Parts: sequence; C-alpha cells; structure tokens
Amino acid sequence: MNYDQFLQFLDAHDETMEAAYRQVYLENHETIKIKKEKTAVKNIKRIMEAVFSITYEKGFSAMTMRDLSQETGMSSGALYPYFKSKEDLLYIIYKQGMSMVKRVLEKISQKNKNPEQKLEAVIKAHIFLSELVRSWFYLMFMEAKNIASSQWETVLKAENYTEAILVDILKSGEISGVFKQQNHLMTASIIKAMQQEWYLKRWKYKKRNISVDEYAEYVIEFVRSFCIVT
Amino acid sequence: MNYDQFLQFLDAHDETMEAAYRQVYLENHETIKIKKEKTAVKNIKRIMEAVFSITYEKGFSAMTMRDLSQETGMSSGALYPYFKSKEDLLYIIYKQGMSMVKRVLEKISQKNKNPEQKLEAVIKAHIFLSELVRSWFYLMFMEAKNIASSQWETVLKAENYTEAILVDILKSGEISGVFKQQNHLMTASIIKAMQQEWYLKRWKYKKRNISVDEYAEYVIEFVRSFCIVT
DNA sequence: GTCTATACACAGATAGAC
DNA sequence: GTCTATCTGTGTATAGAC
Repeated sequence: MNYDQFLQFLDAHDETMEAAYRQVYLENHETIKIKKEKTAVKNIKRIMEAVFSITYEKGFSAMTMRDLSQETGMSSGALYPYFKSKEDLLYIIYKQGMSMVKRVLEKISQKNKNPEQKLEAVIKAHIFLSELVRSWFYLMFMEAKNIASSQWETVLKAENYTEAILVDILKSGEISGVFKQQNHLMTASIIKAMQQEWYLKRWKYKKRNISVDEYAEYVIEFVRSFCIVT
Repeated sequence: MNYDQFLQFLDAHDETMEAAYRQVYLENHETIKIKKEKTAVKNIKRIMEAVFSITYEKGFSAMTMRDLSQETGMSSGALYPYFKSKEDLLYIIYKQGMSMVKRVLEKISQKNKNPEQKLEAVIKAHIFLSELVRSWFYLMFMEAKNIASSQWETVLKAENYTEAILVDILKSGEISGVFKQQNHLMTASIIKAMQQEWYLKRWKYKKRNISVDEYAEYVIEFVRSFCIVT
C-alpha cells in the first residue's frame, strides 16, 4: 500500500475530513449550542482548522481567543457557543483525533490477514494518516500534557491502544513463526517512536525532499530487519 | 558502556551539573547583572531547576513569572537581574543545553575508535545524558518552536549536529565494510527518533520498570540488525 | 447565531526602598 | 541583591443588542 492507495481506502470507507467534523458536532451535542447542523459543522471546521494552524506555530496555551477569533473570522462572542472553554476545546479536538486514529487502524487491520502484511499495513496506515492530518497529530502529541487531569483517562487509553494493536500482531506472527521471539511491547514502542518522527519533524523531510512513501518504506525495512525470522 | 560507567565518564571529564550552571553564568555575563559568581551560580541553579520542573508540568508559555517566583522562593523583582525577559530565559537554557549535548557527544566519540564501537557509544551516551537531565531535554524538544525567530539559527544547528555525528560514523563504517550501504541520513534520523522516545515518554518506561540500560540495549540491537553487514 | 462592548483577573516587567 | 508595590497590557469569558 502506498499513500495514494491509502487515501482511496479512506474515501471508500467514508473517512473524510467532512465526516470527522460532522462527528465532532454529533458527539458534543450537549455543549454545542448551535441548532442547525449545517451551520455548526461549517464553523467547527473553521474553528478546528484555525486551532491546528495557530497551535502548530505557537502552541495551544500561547494561542489566545483573540488569535482564534481573527483566524476564523468569527468574533469571540460567536466562538463560545461551540465549546464551554478553551480547555474544553482542546479536549474535544484531542478526543476526536484519537477516535479517528482508532477507527482507521481497526479497519486497516481487519483488511489484512497474515501477520507480516498486517504489520506493514498498520505501521504505514499510521504514518499515512499522520501525513493527511499532520497538524492534528502534532497537536495531539504536543498538547497531551495540557489536557485537564480530570480527562486524563482518554490520554492514557490512546497511548496504549496504538501500541497494543502492534503487540497483538507481533505476538500472532511469533506463533506462526514469521516473527522472532522478542520483547514485543518494547518493539511496538520503538515503532511508535519512528511513526511520531514523521509528523513531529516533517519540515526536515520536506526540506530533504523525502516523500511519505519513501519514509514509510524505510521504516518498514528497519522493522523487518529486526523482527522477521531469517 | 552502561549508565553507571557513563556517569563516571562525565565526572572524570568535569561535566557535572555544577559546571553546567557555572557556564550559564560565564557565557551570559552581559545580561546577568549579578557580580558575585557564587551567588549568581547558586540562583541560576535554583531558577533553572524551577523552570524544568514547572515546564515539565505545564509547558513554558503556561509558566508565569509568579509560578517561577514561588518555585524558586525568590521575588519576581529578584529574578530579572538574571535574564532580560522570559523569552531570553528560554533561549539561555536551550542554548546551554545544546552546547552540553555537543560537548559530551564529542568527548564520547573521540574515546572510541572503530565505527561499530563508536556508533554504540554515541547512541547510548545520548540516551544516558537524556536520562541524567531529562527535564532539560524535554524542555529543549517541546519548546524549540517557541524560541524567538531571531535566534532560530541555534535550533537548526542543534537539530543538524546530532544527526551529522551519526552519519559520519555510518559512512566510515560503510567504507571499512562493517555497515551496509544505506541512506545514512535517514538511518540517523530514525535513530534520533528512538533516542527521543526515551525522554519524551519516560513515564511509560518507568511504569513498566524498564531501566535506561535495558532501553539503550534494545535500541542498539534494533540498529545493529539493520546496519551491520552479516 | 453572531456581533460589539466590556468585565475583571492576571500576565510580564520595573521603580525604588532597604 | 532582593524585597514590596505597582504600572500597563492582555487574557478568558459573558451580557445584551441585533
């Protein structure tokens, strides 16, 4: 699978950006005070894209409501019907991002059968998704610590999930004899680190003209050399 | 080399924390308005440790001067003779951290002769150093983007340096036939990602009871499986 | 639903006494 | 050198008109 094929896969499974923003509206019906879905979704899109853009430049806590107001073209009074507080806004975005990652990885995992293909597909899908919504991923990583402590459960679950899915694949591959017997949890953590590198330092690869397909392929080679039984 | 031996190595080369704080004083003589070295170094230590602690919890831009005042036990009026502005404080800490990393890696590199040993030593030293001063590393990573644009040169140099040192080792090893012919810059970037994982997600490994020696060893095995000619 | 206007708390930074 | 007191700008959030 390459990046283009991944995009087609998302499209075929109705995992578009529009669908993501719509879901934010549907899953936060109590806090969002806007009645008309069409208006709400349009503005949620505006708000979230503005948050991504500003946060990528200066971080979420340095982003002011005035910044957000200017970037969206909405007044600060018009923003608040969409979220209770700035803190709440961060949590909504974070939570929604994680559920998107989870959904996509699950679909990709189901699509592939044997462990070797599955491992490659899941690793690549994560990198490709981070390419598609890179500032969303960037925000989730950099601002995870700023999530209110009352909602930390979500953060820990998220951290666990993407590792657990890799560990399961490595285990089943060990049983079927294609992967070496290793500390799979450690391997999964290191794979995650390689995936993070792509969206945390993407400017570096852009400068060097490394495409997401090249990067993903290199990661796969690295992992295969360590895991595959020869 | 293990972590304890690394600490001994630092000690033998006068790379103590005291020496680091003293260097901050000496290299910022124009901006620091304190005359007595002993007083200055003592308070620089207090200030920097407070910054590390607060920033680790809530990030640098969320840290207020009142937070810093409380954590150091100094009044906000007493803080300003040590730096021009909050922005300046971040830059001083960042710059000093990078120069420490550079110095230590150079000394470690010189100590080892053949590429295979050199690669292992440099990778491990970086992880061990990040263990010793983890909140310093954490700050450098998370706040790099908040460095004033007028001083971005320092940030780019830093990002380059640690990669360049790995690339050089991989190249010389390719020539002597121990390392495979690969995209060394890409390999170096991925190694860096593995190193970062240790100080960015250290709470995870602490929870799992993984020591820094175990982690470093696992990274080395991973890298060797990919790079070494068999 | 969205605007303007504004409340009021808190930010970074400095002045001047000690 | 360090303190207390305080200036002034900016922060989040809301009230009430449209």
